[in-house]
Order: sequence, then C-alpha cells, then structure tokens
Amino acid sequence: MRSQGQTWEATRDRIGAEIASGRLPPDSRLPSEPELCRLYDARRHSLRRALAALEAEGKLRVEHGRGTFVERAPLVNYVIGQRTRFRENLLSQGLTASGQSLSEAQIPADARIARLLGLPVGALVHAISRRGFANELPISLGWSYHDASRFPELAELRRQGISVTEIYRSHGIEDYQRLRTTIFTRPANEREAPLLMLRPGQSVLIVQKVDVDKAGRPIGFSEAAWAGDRVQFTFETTPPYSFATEKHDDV
Amino acid sequence: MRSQGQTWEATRDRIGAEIASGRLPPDSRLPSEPELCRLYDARRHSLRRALAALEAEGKLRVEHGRGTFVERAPLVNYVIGQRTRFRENLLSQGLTASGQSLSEAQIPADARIARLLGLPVGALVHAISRRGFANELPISLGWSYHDASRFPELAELRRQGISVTEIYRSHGIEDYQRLRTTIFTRPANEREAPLLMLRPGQSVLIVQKVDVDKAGRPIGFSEAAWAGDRVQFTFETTPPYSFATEKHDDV
DNA sequence: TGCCATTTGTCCGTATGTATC
DNA sequence: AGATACATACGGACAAATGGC
Repeated sequence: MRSQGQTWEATRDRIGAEIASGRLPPDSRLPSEPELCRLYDARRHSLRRALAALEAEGKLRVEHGRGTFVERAPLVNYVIGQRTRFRENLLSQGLTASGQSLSEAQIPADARIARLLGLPVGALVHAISRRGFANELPISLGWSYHDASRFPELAELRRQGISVTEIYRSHGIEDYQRLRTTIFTRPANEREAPLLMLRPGQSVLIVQKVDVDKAGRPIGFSEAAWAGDRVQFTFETTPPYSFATEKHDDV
Repeated sequence: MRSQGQTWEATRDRIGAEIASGRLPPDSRLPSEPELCRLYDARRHSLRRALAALEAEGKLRVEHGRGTFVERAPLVNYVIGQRTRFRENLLSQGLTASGQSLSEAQIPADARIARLLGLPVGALVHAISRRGFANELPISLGWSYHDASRFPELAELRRQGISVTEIYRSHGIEDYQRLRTTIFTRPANEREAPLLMLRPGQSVLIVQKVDVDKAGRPIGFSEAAWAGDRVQFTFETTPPYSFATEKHDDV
C-alpha cells in the first residue's frame, strides 16, 4: 500500500459527503486550506487536489483571495416541445427569467449558417447573441441567426423586448415549429465560463435548433450553451402527463 | 509578472495546438513526461497540470505505466424520434452496433421506479443493465425497468438477443412511443468511467425515457449514461429533412 | 517465473505571487 | 499597509503499472 497518509481521493470523498449530507449547506464557506488540512489530516497539495476535483464536479466554487464555497445548484428543467419559449418555461417553475443582449450584427452567412437557413453563402443574416438568466443566475449563452432580408428590423424589435414568436407573427408566420433539436456536451471554453459563472472545464450543454414554418422552410437557427450543472432538458413527444424524472439520481 | 518560467496554461495551449493542428494525430503517443519537460521547458509539476487539463477536455488519455495518447473522438449522432432503436441508429451511420448484458434481476420497485411505471411500490420489476458499443468502443451504460408481471420472461428473451420492440409486440403492443425524454449532464462516477473508457470527471449525458402504449400507460422506463464526448442526440419533431447540424463547431 | 528499466501516480516540503478584505 | 487566503511553481522521493528480457 502507501507509505504516507491517505489518498487525495479519500479526502475528496469525505468532503463530498459533508456537502451531500447538507452539513455544509449551499453558499457556506469552507474553512481555509490550512484549517482543512488539519481537519482532514491532509497535506496542502493533496487537499488542493481534492478541492479541485470537487470543483470540477460542480460541488464547490473556489474564489481567489476570498475562500471556498459550497455551490448552490438550482435546477432548471427546460421543457422542449414543438413550440417552446424561454420565459414560459422558467415562469412555470417559479423562477424569474430575464435576458441580456450581448451583441447584434448583420453578417454574411458562412457555409454552415447558409445551409441551415437554406440561403446562399454570403447572404446577410442577423446574428444576435444573448445571455439568459434564471433567478439572476446566468444559465445560457445563445446565438441566433435569421435571414436579414426576410426580417429586416428583427434586431431592433428584439432590443425592444419583443419576442421571436411575436416577430414571426408580424411577418404572417402564425405557426412554426422546431424541425429538430441537437444536443451534446463539451467543456466550457474560456469565453463561456465566466459569462455562465462556470469554472473552465465544467461542462456546458450545447443545444442547436432550427425553426421551420408550416411549409417546412427554415426561418431561424439558434444555438446556445447552457450551464451543464444547472439545467436539464425534457423533450415531450406526446401531450404532457404528470410523470417526472429526476436529475442527479444515480443511474 | 511571474518570477519563474511560463504558466502551465501556456504549456497546455501549446500542446493543445499540436493536437488541433494534427501534428499529433489521434492515438499517437506523446513523448514521455521528462521528454515533454525538455520540449516545452516546463517542470514536471506544471507539465502534469497541463496534461491533466487536456485530459479533462477529452483531448488526451493518460495510461499509467504506458504513456500519454491523443484521444480519438468518434462521434455518434443518436437520432431520437417517437420510436427509436439502438441498432438502426448506429447502422445508418455506418457504425457497427453491439451490446452486452451486465446484470439482470427481478427487484421490488422503489418509489421512483414505481411512480414512473405506474405500479405500487414494491411490485416486482425486471431491472436489466446493458452496455452498448459502437465500433467496439463503449458508448452507453443503461438500465431498464419493466413490470415483471406484465412481461414475465423479458429477461430471458433479452438474453437471447430479442429486441424490446419485438417483446412488446409479442405482448400485443403493436404501437408504442416515448412519452418524454429527459437529458442532462454530470461527471462520470467511478463505476461508470472505466466501463465507458472515460476518465473520472469527464462528462456523461444521462438520458431517461418512458415508453408508453397507445393508451398512454407506461410500459417501460430506462435510463442510460452516454460517453459525453462521443455522442450527440438529435430530437426529431417533424418528418426528417436533410439538414444537419455539426458537433464541435465553436458557438 | 522473476528482474529491471521505463513511465505515470502520489505525496511531501517549500517559496513566492496575487487577490481580497 | 498588513493580514489572510488562494494560485503557481520548484525540487525531491517513492509507489504502482507496464513491458521487455
């Protein structure tokens, strides 16, 4: 076996158990590193490795010069049907929803955007970037792309707080639906992490979707990075019942 | 600034660039740690921190006593509609699909399973655990639960390689569909990581679903952990068109 | 089988930089 | 400015897994 103390994994598990049990409640501050070293009979290197692992799991948040805190993990269950809107989704869970525009531009469509929107490469599209919040906590970072010739004043209307659904309607698009939704996970990059209040390396869920009109023609494409430890997605394929599945059940 | 060498982040980025550029191709072995220290003028601690970060991003795979290798990242696009089967999904992408039974048991339903299946707590259910492979590489680790009184010989039939769809049909269930699918991400735990050939801390996508018959009654519940860096899910909400969205595009 | 070189994993001690209060 | 707390870095020792001889 080992000639020295315990492994960093043992320390990680002991602290993790404290958090899971609730003895260390969300947002509470952990003792300082020297103190933790005494409490768990660990040397600083090993203790820090344990803390780093817990941080990567999203259970802790380490703040330089301030201390180490237990992460609170509010959970947004984002229900995706054929027509889904951000606000309603969150409001129905008793959460406050808000958004913030990060950038707006008209840009020529690159090959990917052009193909997804059924436009020629180089056609002007609105590219709008927004950040979404639930209960003042950032949860998503999104980009949307719309044909600028079809929705000339889209950016202006969005800035005024008018929803995408209403803008569609004002263009005679009474009914639209999602063509498909693609979802995968990857580590947050250095741009996303601070905006989502994640540490680099924590996971985001990338959700890409295409809205189509009744004729099946694409009218908008969007993709968003969601804070992986604060959200789950539910895809409804039939009228909603009252079942529920729960996050963080061990599988 | 710093009194000593470069930061571990600089080393991480330099090696990461080598991988991204293809100069270090997938599955190739990196030089040993002492060699890398010389190449990048880093000390062992800092170098190892850089490697650990790249490993967490899924770009490298470090094998104790053997060496460090560039990770290959085959991508499975798993399309989920109302009726979806594992094999067809992979075969349509030119991948070979296979599965392996890990465990089979009849157990009393706990509160969650009972609620999801619409059974009383304690009712006997088949609990079957399987591992799925694409091109011989493990990609999923799943558990399924079915009412044992309704499908008495389910485990036996599954062992013989008979699909769930066929078993349903033999019980007069000609048509069934997913009620809902819930998906979220979390780090792989220590049980899952080796079975999915992931390192602890890399992300899995958890997919939970309930199958219902035409009357809307639940007939089966399953949940699976998918290797997060090897799979994406696409939810079709309308008849399939020929659009595509691509993984690993920077958002 | 066993020995041994190679390679990665863990741990310890220490010094100094940097952010916060 | 000083105290506290986290971040980075260096050096050294030994453990454990692998693979060749």
